[in-house]
Amino acid sequence: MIKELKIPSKYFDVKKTLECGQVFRYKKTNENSYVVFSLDKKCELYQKDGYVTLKSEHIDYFSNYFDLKSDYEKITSELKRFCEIEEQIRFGEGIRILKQDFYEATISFIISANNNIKRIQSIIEKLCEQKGEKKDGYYAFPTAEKLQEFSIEELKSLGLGYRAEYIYQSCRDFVIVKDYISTLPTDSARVQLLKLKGVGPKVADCILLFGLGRFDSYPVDTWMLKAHKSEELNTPKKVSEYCLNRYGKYAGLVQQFVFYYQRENKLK
DNA sequence: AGCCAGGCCCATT
DNA sequence: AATGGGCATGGC
Repeated sequence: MIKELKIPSKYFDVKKTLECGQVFRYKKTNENSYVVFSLDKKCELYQKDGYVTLKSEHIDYFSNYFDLKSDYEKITSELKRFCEIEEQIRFGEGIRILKQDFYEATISFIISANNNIKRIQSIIEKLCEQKGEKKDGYYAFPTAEKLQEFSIEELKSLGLGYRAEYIYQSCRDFVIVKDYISTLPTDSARVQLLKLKGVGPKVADCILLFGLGRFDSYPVDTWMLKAHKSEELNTPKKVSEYCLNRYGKYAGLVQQFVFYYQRENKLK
């Protein structure tokens, strides 16, 4: 049964939330409409006149996915004291950090490394079409078991390039450590994620933030480095550590505001 | 056409 | 711990 939820859009801007680079499985169906897929589930979103309508057969799942219980008005107001990111916060207001599936996020962000968003989306779509369960009008994300059926050559033929071997290995290793990692504090979880092939510092931070909801992580890619770069902050590691310390428990959200502002305005 | 993309692996120091 | 070369593919 399809259920419906109506949410004020001031702190849930659908376009920003989906197009800010944190998620790859969505489609724009109309000017104000999107479809979002997560694992084997889907939902529809429609934003108009100050409200978002969320429709799905799995309304509880997507209510959690969009983190609707978190108070972004309160969080945003607390962040206002950092005046150096005032512009970024205003520009990105309405972005929510998605609570994506841990496994799907891990695979997706391994694919994302040194890649562009269009290609990332198309590769993930091919994975779904070839090994995902057929649903009504779409394909599910392949289960870990199904993903393991791909040979390295088959993965390469999807356009994965040198990442094919990372996916091949990590979709095997991940299932073993998944439950263990998810219970660990962020720092320890990060150490474990870094052991996976194709997972470096930046990808690990994306997995922690978008796949485990850990706001105490601060992914730094080429855009983020440009945004923060200075005499002292001249490496991703230094930027990340500085911002984690400064923005504390909401660092991950700050990171998304900064990233969105930087990329949307193409600030080189 | 050539640079770049939500970087990582691996050897070397 | 830190640095640097090499790297598949395709979007723009």
